[in-house]
Amino acid sequence: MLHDPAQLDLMFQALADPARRQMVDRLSRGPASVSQLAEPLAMSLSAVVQHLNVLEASGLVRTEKLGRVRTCRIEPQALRAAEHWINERRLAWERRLDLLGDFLAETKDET
Amino acid sequence: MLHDPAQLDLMFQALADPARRQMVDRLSRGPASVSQLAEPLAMSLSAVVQHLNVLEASGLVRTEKLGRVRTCRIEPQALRAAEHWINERRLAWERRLDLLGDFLAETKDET
DNA sequence: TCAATACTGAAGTGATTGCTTCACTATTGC
DNA sequence: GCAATAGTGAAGCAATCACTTCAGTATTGA
Repeated sequence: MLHDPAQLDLMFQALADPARRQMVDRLSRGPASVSQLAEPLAMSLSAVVQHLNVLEASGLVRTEKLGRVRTCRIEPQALRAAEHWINERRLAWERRLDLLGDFLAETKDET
Repeated sequence: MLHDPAQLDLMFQALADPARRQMVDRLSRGPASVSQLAEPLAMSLSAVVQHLNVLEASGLVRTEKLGRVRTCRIEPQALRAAEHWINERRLAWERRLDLLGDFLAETKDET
């Protein structure tokens, strides 16, 4: 479920917007209500709610409504999935470079 | 330079598209020409070149033209920067949870 | 009970994206 | 030299995006 390519798509798309990354950044320091999330952003509350819905659909953020206040928090598992995708590709490349290095060193020895 | 928020923006935006992620995935297994990159993708060569330009502008991919062939390769440093941004936020959240856990454990002892 | 608070939802708008096609240039193998 | 190869660039187009405003609904504190 976490490595579902469609979910990964939603996550990277969610992270692509600077306002949404700022919201994730804020939430990494602790839960927040929609208004608290909106406070540092120069846009309407409606716009913030729309961003929040994108984040929630991506799985990066979970929200819970108590009374009239919606409290938002980060879902670290989802962050980990995005992190993992990048990490795998970077490691694949670096392993390739290491193997190539070894190969070049060996063939150098043989000449 | 690598933690320049504008560059980070370009990187996450570049990773938001599935075709571009597929290209990064292909390049993680080794360098490729534009045509090789295009081969598994169901779109025109022109479209692939446009995606490639986005990837290059973001710093995730570096290209080099020799004769009529443009060879593309991954820039692991840029991947690391995106990875790092996510990792920092996730760790901040997890540290917070740990501290909260400690606090709750302590106050429980005191009652 | 009534006003303030905290959102929610729909409609509209202008900008950006992800393609397409077509015409073009530069390089290379024969 | 000339055809095939490899890529480039511009124009156009439909869909999606990131907002806006405005009108609405619960919830809550005094």
